[in-house]
Amino acid sequence: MAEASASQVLGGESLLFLTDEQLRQGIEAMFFAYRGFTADPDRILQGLSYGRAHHRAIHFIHCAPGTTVNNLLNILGVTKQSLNRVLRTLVEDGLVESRVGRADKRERHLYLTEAGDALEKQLSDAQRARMRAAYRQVGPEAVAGFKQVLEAMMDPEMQRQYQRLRENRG
Amino acid sequence: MAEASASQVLGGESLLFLTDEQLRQGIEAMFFAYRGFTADPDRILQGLSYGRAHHRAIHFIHCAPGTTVNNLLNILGVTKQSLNRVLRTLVEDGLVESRVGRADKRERHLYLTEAGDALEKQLSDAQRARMRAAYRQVGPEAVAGFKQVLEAMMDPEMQRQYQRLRENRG
DNA sequence: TTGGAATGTCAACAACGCTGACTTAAAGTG
DNA sequence: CACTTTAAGTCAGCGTTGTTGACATTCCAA
Repeated sequence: MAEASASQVLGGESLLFLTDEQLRQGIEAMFFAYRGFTADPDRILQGLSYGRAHHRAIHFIHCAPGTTVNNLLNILGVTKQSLNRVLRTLVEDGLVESRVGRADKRERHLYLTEAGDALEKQLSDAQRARMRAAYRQVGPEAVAGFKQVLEAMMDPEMQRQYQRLRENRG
Repeated sequence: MAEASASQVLGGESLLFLTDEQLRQGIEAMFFAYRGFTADPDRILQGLSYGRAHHRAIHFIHCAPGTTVNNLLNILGVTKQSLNRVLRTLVEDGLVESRVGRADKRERHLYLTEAGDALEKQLSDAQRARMRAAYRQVGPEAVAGFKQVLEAMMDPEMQRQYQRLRENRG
């Protein structure tokens, strides 16, 4: 049914990019690119007994200092038990500080310590370096398209999270 | 040092897209988009006692029927022990057939059975549906940029794998 | 003030990466 | 033919990171 559903021309505008084969290429591109995307941080983390989950937690705590565990849960999309394990090791190792909420004592507000900030910088520098190289190679128009497609691929809820993070900065 | 390294203008061409903040946005977009990218297949696989590893194996066996274990290893970038665990269950469950090589009897050539093809179709239909929706929403120029950036983000070796897969088809 | 909702923690389990050591079979090479 | 290399598979064990279930604490509203 969908085998060649889009290799036709509609209103003079080519829809070749909607061919099943083209879609398959996009899928594989995502797979291989994501591997590259995580490769550099993974290299740094291996040996520190940390993994991607720690990286993600550190990243978003850095972006939103003082965020609560629950808030982080929504952003990361994992169970609180899973996140808690990661947070516990980060707190034990002195990379993250967890302060009891002032208004609501049930909440814990999360902050990076100096050491946490240093690791965050190391990780994001590596990841940004790859990103920057790719961006530079393809130019601004391609980057704009890249972001448009990624945003359109997100679940609506994640799209909201993403936009909220963007608004909370420049 | 890199804090605002690219917010300047170079030769009249804006490099705003290379700002650290812009790069950070791209990183988060990749994170959220990849979640969406895998969400639909994950939903289908959960309950089948299969996971993403099975999906990936099925995908690439479908794309290159008769591929050897070693070849698949290179594409997937995992250890043979890890892949073997997945392949064994797929063969046991009758989704994948493993035939001894005709020319080189050490090799095993992998094929999807009818049941395997059916699952592959179910999984890739779901994934392509999301991809198609995103593509349609943003248009061909954005899609072209999307692919350019993804390709530039890959490790050189993965880039070669990706291009080889593309050549082996239309 | 008491019961329910929200927040976070601990324990145990499953999926899926990894390493290391080993076997089997077949191919290639002196 | 003997020797080495290669492809594949297996077993044992471990680490990260997801899951669910049970539980403690705190807040709030009936």
